[in-house]
Amino acid sequence: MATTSRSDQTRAAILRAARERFAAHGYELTTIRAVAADASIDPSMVMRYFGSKQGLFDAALAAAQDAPEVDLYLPDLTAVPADQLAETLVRHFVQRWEGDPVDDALLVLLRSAVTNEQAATRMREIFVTQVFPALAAVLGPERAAGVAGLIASQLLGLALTRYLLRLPPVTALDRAALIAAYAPAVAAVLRA
Amino acid sequence: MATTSRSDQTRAAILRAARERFAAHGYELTTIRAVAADASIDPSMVMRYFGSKQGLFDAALAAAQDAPEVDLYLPDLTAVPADQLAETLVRHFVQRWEGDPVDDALLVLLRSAVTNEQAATRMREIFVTQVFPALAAVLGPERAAGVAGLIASQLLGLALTRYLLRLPPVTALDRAALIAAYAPAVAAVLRA
DNA sequence: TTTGTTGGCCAACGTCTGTTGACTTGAGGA
DNA sequence: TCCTCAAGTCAACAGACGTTGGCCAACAAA
Repeated sequence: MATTSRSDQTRAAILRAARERFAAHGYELTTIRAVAADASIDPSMVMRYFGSKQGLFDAALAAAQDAPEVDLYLPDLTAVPADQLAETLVRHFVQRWEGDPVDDALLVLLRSAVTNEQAATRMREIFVTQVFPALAAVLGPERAAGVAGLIASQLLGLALTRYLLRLPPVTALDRAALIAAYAPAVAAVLRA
Repeated sequence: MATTSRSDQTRAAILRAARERFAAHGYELTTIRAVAADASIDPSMVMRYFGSKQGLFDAALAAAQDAPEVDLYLPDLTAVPADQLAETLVRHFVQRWEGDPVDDALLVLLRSAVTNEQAATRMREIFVTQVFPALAAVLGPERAAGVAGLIASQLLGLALTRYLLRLPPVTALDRAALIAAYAPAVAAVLRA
């Protein structure tokens, strides 16, 4: 536990501003100048701390991932009864997006992955190293292989329409209704 | 049917180049200079023809929508038996993305809507004026109101993971397998 | 008190962006 | 044949971008 030196504080301020900007506008529309202004610092300091814009983006993503890795994107599913698997998945996913504090790592990543190939690559990595293994642990690797991608499609589709595009009929549902309505669809894929 | 004058030809060349660029890279990363180069024309001509970059984007979207409006985003569903509704929806959607010629209007729109608020607004308009009515015609307005948003989540999630993020397990499925695996999930939402 | 290091600011670079206006070309009607 | 007007080129603008390097102030070690 190092004492938070002065540089650590501004470093953290830059990171916080960067996460907000990247989450709200994506990689390309986020400028180092704007991040620096949010952090009340000179743009050149951002370069000193993070090397480049891409370095800042990487750091902003990594900063949200310093929690224990296990239940990062999916919780431990082996303890969940099979008939509650789908609902658990949807609930966990929605809580990640709407929890307190809201975890903006996925928002950062998704908003940028659509137009930035590096971010898309990182998203694929997360799928392979985290989402797929969690499902494989409970479904077995061969069933998970056929199913995990379609689960991801459904959950990311939810995120896309509810948090990025903000389609009115999707944002209108409260959390409980959303989970109740969407879980059967996820369950249908799990049965395949 | 006016004779295709010289200006119509270059106008069409610009539009074609613009659609490809917008579809591949989204609004912000597409530059007028690059579009002009693809069309072998001076950048200033793009401005003469379309007024501004936003005007070019609007025209690129509208150009893909001059087909008869009825089955633009969804076909006529009233003739489809209830038990084939889900599969029809998924098949139609996948064919729109992978047909010959591939219809890049949705790709243009989706890639940009994630970071560009004007594109997102247009996407919401399309949902309200085209996707929702098609479902309401067969489900009735009150059931469609609760269901259409979740259908959109599922189908757009498919497009997101298969065509934009290119998640390997989703791109690996061939068209028939994809439709067969995903239709039950859509059916589950329709039953709600 | 001097010295070295750290955190920070300022000014500028080269490049790219959307956009504008003036100039040139070429074909078709009078 | 000349004239006109549309189609197209060229050069430049003002601003924003990522990035760089030099300079300054404060503070701790010597």
